[in-house]
Amino acid sequence: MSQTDVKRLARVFHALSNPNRLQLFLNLIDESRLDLAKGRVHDCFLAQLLGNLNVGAPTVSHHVKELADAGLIETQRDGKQLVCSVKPEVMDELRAMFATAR
Amino acid sequence: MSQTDVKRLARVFHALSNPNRLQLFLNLIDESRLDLAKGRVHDCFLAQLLGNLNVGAPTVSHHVKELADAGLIETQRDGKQLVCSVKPEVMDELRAMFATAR
DNA sequence: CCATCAGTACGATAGTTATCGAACTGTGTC
DNA sequence: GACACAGTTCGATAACTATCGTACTGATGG
Repeated sequence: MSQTDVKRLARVFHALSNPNRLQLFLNLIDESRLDLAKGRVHDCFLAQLLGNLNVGAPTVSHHVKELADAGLIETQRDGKQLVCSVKPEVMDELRAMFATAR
Repeated sequence: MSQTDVKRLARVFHALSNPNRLQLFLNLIDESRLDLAKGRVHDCFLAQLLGNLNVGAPTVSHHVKELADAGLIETQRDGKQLVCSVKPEVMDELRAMFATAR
């Protein structure tokens, strides 16, 4: 694995290394699954992802950007709201990494 | 997933969030695979794991402890050397997490 | 016993980050 | 236009961390 890849992967893990940010991401995954079960594309805006997290709006905004920068999620505006979705490519990569490891 | 689990998982990801530490871990995984192929238990001491990493011994020692604290690896002394091995349980957990995610 | 070798403990430092409050931007509604 | 709403930007601060040099410990070989 190239050094650049290692650095990129480290950024991904870094994005998941904060409890609140990880919870945010897990919430998004859950929403994603839920929506898939319903057979439609998910649209979860921030207030939804926040859930029972005890942090303010600026912090959430910061965390979302961090996840996006790491390439874990994608965001796009829909009117007033921000729509978040998991990026499948990175998930595949992570799955591969842990699949091959004993 | 319980809040405690989220915090523990975050610690795991934190342990992988530093490029040098991640490289160290990847080296260990590779060694592990190599040794499995040879049909014997692996014994990779620190100097081996270090590889082409450009950090001093104290830093490596610190990183190894960090990985161990996170529950990713196990260490044990063998004479002068420190033997490191990947902990399968955490790997399973991580695999599960990314397997279910779309 | 002495030297050497693998790793550790300690203290310092420079850099990073999580979180906040306050002020701001853009979008929809009346 | 005026207001509310969802999210952002900014600046500050307290906490954390990666890395280093130096000094130490414990095991091995002569």
